[in-house]
Formats: sequence, C-alpha cells, structure tokens
Amino acid sequence: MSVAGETGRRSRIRSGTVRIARVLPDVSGLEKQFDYVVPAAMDARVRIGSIVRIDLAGRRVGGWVVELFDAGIERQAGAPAVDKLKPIAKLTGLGPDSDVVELAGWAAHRWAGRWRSVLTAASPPRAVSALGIARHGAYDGVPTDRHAVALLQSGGGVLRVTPTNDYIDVVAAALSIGPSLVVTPSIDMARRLGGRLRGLGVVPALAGRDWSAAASGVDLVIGARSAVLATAPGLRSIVVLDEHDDALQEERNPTWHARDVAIERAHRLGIPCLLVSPSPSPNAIMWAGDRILAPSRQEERGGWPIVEAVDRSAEEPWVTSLVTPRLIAALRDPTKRVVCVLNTTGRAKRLACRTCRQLTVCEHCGAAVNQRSDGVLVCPLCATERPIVCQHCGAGGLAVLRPGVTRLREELEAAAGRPAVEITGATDIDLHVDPAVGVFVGTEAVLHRVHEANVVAFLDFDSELLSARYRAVDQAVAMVVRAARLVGQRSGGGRVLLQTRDPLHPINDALVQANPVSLLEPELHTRALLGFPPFMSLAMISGTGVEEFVGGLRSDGRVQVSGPAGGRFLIRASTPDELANALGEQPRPAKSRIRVEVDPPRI
DNA sequence: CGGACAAGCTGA
DNA sequence: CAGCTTGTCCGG
Repeated sequence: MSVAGETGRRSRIRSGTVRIARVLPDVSGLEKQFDYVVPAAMDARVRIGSIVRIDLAGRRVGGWVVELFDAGIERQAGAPAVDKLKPIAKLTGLGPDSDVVELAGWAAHRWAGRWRSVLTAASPPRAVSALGIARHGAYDGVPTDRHAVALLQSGGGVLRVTPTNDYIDVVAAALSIGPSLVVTPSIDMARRLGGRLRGLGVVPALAGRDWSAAASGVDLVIGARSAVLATAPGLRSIVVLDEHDDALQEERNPTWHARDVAIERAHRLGIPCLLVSPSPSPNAIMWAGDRILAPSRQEERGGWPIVEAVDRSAEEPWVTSLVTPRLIAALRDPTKRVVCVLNTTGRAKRLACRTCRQLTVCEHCGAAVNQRSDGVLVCPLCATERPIVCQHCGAGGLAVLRPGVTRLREELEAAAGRPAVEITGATDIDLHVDPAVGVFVGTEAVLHRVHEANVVAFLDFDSELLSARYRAVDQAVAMVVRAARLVGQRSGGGRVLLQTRDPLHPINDALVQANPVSLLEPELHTRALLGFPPFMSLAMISGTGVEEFVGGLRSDGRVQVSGPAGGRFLIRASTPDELANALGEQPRPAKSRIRVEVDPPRI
C-alpha cells in the first residue's frame, strides 16, 4: 500500500533502468512540463509531488514532479531522447502527495486556471526534508452532535446549525470516526478551534504552518481554505465549517472554492464530506439533495440573538441621520458594548470631480448619481446613465466622497454620552481594545476586529438589501450571522438591529424570525430562472482578444454566450465540467490577454 | 518568465 | 545597413 514499497519493488524488477521525472516549473506564465532524469542518488526519495530544482533555459528554477516513469516507454511528442535529458539538479524536499497533485490539477481545470497556482497553495511554506512519525491523541469523547454523526455515517451532507454553535461538537463527531480535515473561512477560527480541541486531548495540525506534522499523520488537520489541499494520510472525513462564507473562495485566479474542492476530494477518497453552516449556500443545498439535517425551529430560534428591524421609513426624507431613537436607547446604556456597522459594500454612493470638486449629479433631475458595479454612473431617481466625466469641467477623474464615518463617530459619541472608536480596515489588528470603550463604528471590517458585543447595529441595512449583486441575499445573511456570533444567543441578551426603510423585506423578516432558510426556496427559484449557479456554471471573460475567443466558443455550441456588457462576456454551461472543457479546448488567439473567471465571486 | 532570434523601422 | 525596438518562439 505504501508508495515507498511500490517504487522499491518496481526498481528491483527493472534494476538498471533510469527513471524520468516530468516536472512542472514554478515559473509564472510557463504552463508546460519538462522531462528530467532522476539521478540514482535521489531515486529512492523522488516521488510525485516532490519539490525539485531544475536547469531550464540556462537558469535554475523550482518545480514539482508531476509524473514519474521508466525510461524506454513512449513519451510525449517533441521530447528529446533520454540520453539528451538533463538530470534533476536538486531535490528541495517533500511536496503534496500524488492524490493532492491530481486534485490540484482537477481544480486548475475546473476553474480554468494554472496548476501551478493550486500546487503552490498545496505545498509547504518552507522546504520539508523528512516526515516525522504519526501522532494521535488520547481523545475519546462521545460525540454529542447526533445530526453530525448521522450525516457522517450516511456518507455526508449539509448540517444546518445555529450561528452560536461553537463547532466543537461537530468536529468531535468527525474525529470519532478517524482523522479529519476541517476547513474554516479564517486562520483565526482554525487556530481557536484547534487550540480548544488540543485541550481535549486531540492532536491538531494547523494546515500550512504545521505542514509536515499534517503530512506525518495527526488526528485533525485544520486551516483556512488552502487546508482543503493539505497532504494528510488516513483521512476519514472532510468538514467545511461556515460553508456559506465567501472567504472559502480564492480571490485570485483560479478562483477555486474550498467547498467544491472538499466535495471532490471526499468523493475521490470515498469518505464523507460534511458542509456546516447556519445558512447553507444554494450550491450546498443542491449538492446535498435530501442529506440535510437541521435543528428544530425551537432550537434554531434559541441559537439566534434577538434581531430587530428598526423602521426608518417614518423619518423625514431630508433627515438622513443614521442614529435612530432605537439606536440611541442602546447607546445610552453604559453596560452594553455596541458595534455600529456602516455598510459601504458595492460602489460609491456619491462622487465628486477630482479637478473642480463639484459633486457629480444627474443632468436631468440634479440628484447625486450612483456608480453601478460596471462603472457606469446612474441616476437613482430617473435612471439616466452618464459617462464617468465631470459635467462642469470635463475631467475624467472622479473621487469617491468619504462615506463620513468620522462625522458619524462624533454623532454616535454625542448620542451615547461616552467615547466611540472608529475601526477601519487599516486599524491595527492587534489593537488592544480599551475595555472602557463601549461603542465602535466602522465598515463591515469592524465585525472581524471586535470579538464580543451586546448589540450590533447595521446602520443602513438597505444598502445590502438593494444591492444588485446576484449573491446579495447570501452576503447580507452572512453579515448578520457574523453579528449574531458577536452578541450571542437571545437568552444572554444578544441583540442585532437592522436599520431599514423596509422592515417587511423578506430578508429582514427571515432574520427577525431566526429562519434564514426561508430565503432559500425563492433564491433557488430566481437563480434557476436567471441561469445562475448552482443551476448553470458561469464564467466571466474579458481582456484583449475576447471577441475572437468568444466567437470560437459560440460556434463550439457547448456553451451559451451573452454580452458583451462593459467589455465582459458571460459564458454558461449546464455543468462545471462542460464549461471547463469548452474553455480549456478553445485556443487562445495570438497576442490575446484573456482573463477567465469561473464562478466569479461577483458579477 | 526571460533569453534568443527574426522581422520591421529609423537615420546617416 | 548598423542599431534599435517589437514580436514570436522555446525551454527537457
């Protein structure tokens, strides 16, 4: 069964033959493999996934061994004769095992990107020359999450939980059947969970940092999205926690999603995959079919904080203060820590000319224009579109006006009668929050920086509800799930305020009822109608030479093409495989620089 | 990617 | 036509 044993046997049978390694160089822009002779001295240690250094075109570069074979078998066309091959210059160390090398290749194809990018994520951060011995702990806790156990025993599926579930019992359930690979949206969460389980006697390894411990064998390999590519022997399950979270998708190309890689990997290994979330994605639901288990309505309600939709629709339209009487009441209570979120996701609400400082307004009705996600300026009142040019001086440079968090902070401080702290993306992450400070304000990032609160208030939740992004619903719910985690369950007084002009909006209603799953069915319906994932696979294509490339795809007939809109085409196919094959087989026109985004995180 | 080399352009 | 830029091809 062991790889070492098999290669040993093979080299004995064909003693005297030379082994050839096919190497993928770690050089950007070079998606080609080259053959090298494995020097006898390193023959026993070179295997698929090994990280080596090779001489290529006069320089020495790193790379991965992606195939190994004996000299004498037929090789790819154009390859030089065996006696012309150079030897591998150096064996740097261990790399991903052959299963992971293949899985990385699958992901690169599935998301129309480079094998190299995925292999980099699967490789140790520093050279690893040898593995240690496997370490397993004495943890033998009886799993208490019955739903998790049931799903793991029946081959995996979707586990719905409440947002205040700490996931200890879920991971313990997985560990009860053997070593597990657990993927979380953030390293921070992985570290905290790993630490708590170590306290219970589990031997954990943090994917990436503890690469060699994971590859040697431990109870639990845990980490952020690239953990799904960890080399880890003897896995009996793969668990994805907070499956709905966007951070599970790589933001650079290829934009592989850890959820989908986890599903594929578990399938290849024949082990259960468990997707866990308070608000599972449509993709997860469609994958699971009837393998979905959820808490009772009563349990679910109890696991959420109190969510209040604070009605702003009665405000005079010209009064746009985000500090409502309901919020003031919360701010005035000196025993409550209050976190205020001013969502500025999406494009700027207001723009001004960089040159003449005039506010950019609609030429028909004079309202301040919005910028749509495709960049075009649109009047929110009369829908007139205009180019990104100042109407006063003709300059093309427009500046986004500061969303006014600073003024808002002063306003909140005045209302609260105590200090308020502004937290921005640039705020030092190790910020030692003064325990005396009870009021925080910032963009969505504030939810990642502050870990405990009594009240979270979304000052302008409508900006989420009205967002045109196709995943707006998921993203709005994900933010409230995060907020729920900061404030805790309703029984402990946890409270979330959604300030809105539309308190009966289905999203607000679902959150107030602690029942986000009620949004799923209409969302699935919409996506089916619009041909969005998980019903269709999507790719967004742009760059120089797209027209010719897309023309080729059109005549290919396997995919649907729409666009261009803003220089970008949307390509649809009924399955990820069909999409990947069509994209992979379509030749790139000469001199083109085409950007392909499969499953684009935003459209 | 980065080097080699060929084809195309410029100026004396 | 040397000297330079730009484009294309190739690497084991």
